[in-house]
Amino acid sequence: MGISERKAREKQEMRTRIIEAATAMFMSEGYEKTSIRNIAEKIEYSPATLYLYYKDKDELLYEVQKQAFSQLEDAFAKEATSTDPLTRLSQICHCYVKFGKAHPEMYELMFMMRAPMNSIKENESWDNNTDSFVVLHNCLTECIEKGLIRFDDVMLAAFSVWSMGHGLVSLDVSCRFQGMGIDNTHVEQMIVTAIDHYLQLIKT
Amino acid sequence: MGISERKAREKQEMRTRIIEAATAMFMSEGYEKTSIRNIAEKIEYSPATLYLYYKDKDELLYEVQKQAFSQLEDAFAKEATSTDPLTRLSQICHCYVKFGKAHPEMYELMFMMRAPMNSIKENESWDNNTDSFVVLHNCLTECIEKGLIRFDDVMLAAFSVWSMGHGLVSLDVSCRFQGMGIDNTHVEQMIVTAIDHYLQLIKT
DNA sequence: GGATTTACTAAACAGTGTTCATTATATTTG
DNA sequence: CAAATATAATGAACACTGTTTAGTAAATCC
Repeated sequence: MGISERKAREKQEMRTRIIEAATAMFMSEGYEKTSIRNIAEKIEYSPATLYLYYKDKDELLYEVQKQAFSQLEDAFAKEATSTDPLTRLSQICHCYVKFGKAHPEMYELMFMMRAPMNSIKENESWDNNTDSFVVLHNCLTECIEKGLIRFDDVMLAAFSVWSMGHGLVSLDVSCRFQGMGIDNTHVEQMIVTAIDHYLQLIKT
Repeated sequence: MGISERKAREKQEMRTRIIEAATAMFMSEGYEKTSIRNIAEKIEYSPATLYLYYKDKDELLYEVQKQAFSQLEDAFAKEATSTDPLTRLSQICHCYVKFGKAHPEMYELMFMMRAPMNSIKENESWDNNTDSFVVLHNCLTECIEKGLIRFDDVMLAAFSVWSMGHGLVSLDVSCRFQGMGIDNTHVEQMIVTAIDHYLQLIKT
């Protein structure tokens, strides 16, 4: 029965068409300007149609978030390639910062906003971030195995490194470094310096 | 002319009545449920009246944020009292984490949400956080002067410590630690452990 | 070809932030 | 004190928002 397969394919095409439009609007116009009606208008469908493919806006945001994480993974795969775990750790961190700087709206959706997390069903856990977290986790496992960093527990190390990176990026994204006595154009450099300093600190 | 003074006082009373209602609703009902209409209803005034005292919602949020920072300062003043700068640094960090855990909605408004930052006028900078940041800055200045931590630059140290603390708290507030392979009830303990571990790392 | 399932949408609902003409109150002036 | 004026507050509207539902058009099945 090829007809039901085509239907399923068309349904999937519609789903990707929606999230691609949503993602594009998110990155160009920003979160504020992105409403269900705007997305519907962009793909030339009625707003009500979107609800045949996603149960509410949170679920849609969740799917956009998923795609954003897939982009972060790609960035890791491209830029964090060193076989030396310490070098790779540095690559991961700088890649993470670069990603946040390049796509602040996406970063907000991935790590800061509460909205997309609402669509997580009961007894189900958030797994959009797992793959990219595994990249960090594996790297730190290797670092610890070889005794390169001052951590015993891999999980503690992963959470610490991630928190430091996220803290720097998110405070920048939410403009909380402004008016803190540092020149605004030098913030980016300061973030890189802070990351490098931290990586020096955790070295054995 | 006592009559204009009374007018000014009444105006100020109304302003504080508004932000107190807003703050209370923020902490009890959460951000989602807090609208201009809800706040107006709470203080038994018309929604339009709020606009005679605050030009828009962002400005109102900004004022609520200011009060939240004043509460954080109070917490610092009460809990970070040690004369030993390293001990005081630890007190500051743990106090910060405790504050975020106790008032996640407020934390979101203070450090994560973009909204209140929109009301900052051009050529004016954000100063709601300066006082509490100074507490950290002063502490770290003393630490560096006495050669207690592995930092040369006070600003770099302040941004690093703040970012680590904020990273841990904000990832928790935005539920990003969920589904990361750690028991949800142990997240709080993990955060404390990560802070303590970091403080050990930066010690000379 | 007629019945039925599927895909889509127009219209409405309840809510939001915000503005403005109008009303009620308080103050100042003649 | 009464009239004129300045101040304070609001009702109603505007342009949005996410979401639901009844109804329509098209594709599929028998």
